[in-house]
Amino acid sequence: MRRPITERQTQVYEFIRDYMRAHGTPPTLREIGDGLSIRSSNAVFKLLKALETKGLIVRESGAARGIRIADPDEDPLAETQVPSLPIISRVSSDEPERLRLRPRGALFVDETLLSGYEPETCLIGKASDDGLASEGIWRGDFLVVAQTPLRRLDDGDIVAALVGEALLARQFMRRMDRFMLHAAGRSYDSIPSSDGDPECYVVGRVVSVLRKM
Amino acid sequence: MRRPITERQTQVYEFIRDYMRAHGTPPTLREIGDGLSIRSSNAVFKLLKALETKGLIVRESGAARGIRIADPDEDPLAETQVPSLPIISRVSSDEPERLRLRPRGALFVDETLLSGYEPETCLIGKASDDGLASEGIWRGDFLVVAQTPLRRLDDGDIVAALVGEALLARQFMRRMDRFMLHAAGRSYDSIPSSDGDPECYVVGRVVSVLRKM
DNA sequence: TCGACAAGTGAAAATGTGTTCACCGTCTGT
DNA sequence: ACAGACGGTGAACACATTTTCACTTGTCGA
Repeated sequence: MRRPITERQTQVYEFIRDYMRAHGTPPTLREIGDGLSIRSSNAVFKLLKALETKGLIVRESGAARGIRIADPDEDPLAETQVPSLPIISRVSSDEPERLRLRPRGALFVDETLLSGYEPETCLIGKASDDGLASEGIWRGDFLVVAQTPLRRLDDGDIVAALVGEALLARQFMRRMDRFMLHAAGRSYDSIPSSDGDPECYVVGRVVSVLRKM
Repeated sequence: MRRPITERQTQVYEFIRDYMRAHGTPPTLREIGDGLSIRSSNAVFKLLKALETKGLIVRESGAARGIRIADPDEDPLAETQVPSLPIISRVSSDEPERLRLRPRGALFVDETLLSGYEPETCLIGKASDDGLASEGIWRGDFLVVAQTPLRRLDDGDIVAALVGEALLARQFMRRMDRFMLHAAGRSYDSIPSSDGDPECYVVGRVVSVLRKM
């Protein structure tokens, strides 16, 4: 039913897309007019209305620079497809709820390295010791951790746990209604703990290890 | 000289960052006020001025929504070009020019992990053996390699080399006009070689290691 | 040839938004 | 006791921006 998009409308659409790419923010009507040699903001207004009717853009009525590109693939301002995981900063084991608060930074991590875990449930911490050095996890390595409730962990899983303010990679072992966190060498003691322990909070499974040489 | 950032200013800064992430566009002064329960746009104005003085944000004077986050790493609206590096497929050491041809796939790798090397010069290979297992590089690990000409390598550098059709991580050691590639354990022999050797092509420095658990 | 539509001009109206002014209260260090 | 930084209120102002109105031009198909 709807008429096809016109040449002029295409120009406006592409101008908006390019402007967003260049400036990181949508243009105003007048900026569009300047860019396309249109003196009247009304002409721009009508062109935008046409683009909106045809579903190419979305507008937030009244707001300054309230133009969005409808197609997420074309939108330069859309969130990148590569998940950005928060790097947790020093968090104490007795306040695990602060894990995602005030991250120290973030890393883009290819979805391949998440082994199917939802990016929203994953975060990154830096290993605080060499407890699993013989398993290839070194102090300072970035650990990509999929947050996992205790009951969903299996014996032998490599997990990351907050012990005090340290983040440790350990092997998880159930022991009645408690559990143990084993290190690999003899230099580190195994850590006995249980659910709710303020001294030890198991964040989840380690799904990947990233190391800068 | 400059005073440290205050708690309130931090709240404003984080509100702006989060707003940009959520809306894809910077907030107006009044939107910030609404979000932080500040009735007067002037209070917001002064907070922004403080943040600008302290270099945390940049403002385009007069423009609607003219707030930018100064640190590109924190700016949700910045062009987040996450480099996509090719994963090389089986390539023989006598045809190194085919390295970037027909990659087996690609991984998005955060620039942080490239340690300053240009993404264009980096590629990814899978380690074919455990020659540097005691150095924390395991068979099957993804090696992020910065292509480096032989003459720019230093003794002790961890490098990736094509030996036959295998990609090996080894320690580089110069030896007159030749060089040696050392493994770490006793299970693997050191590999003597020289420039132009069809049996052995040194791709470059290993700058990061990525491991799926 | 008429009507529907795209595109435009120019101006005016209505909001949105940044900026400034005067003034207040609470801290903190001197 | 006081100055200075910080955070705020409320109002006013100026300019930016969106929206509406009236009117024009050209194209195209019925």
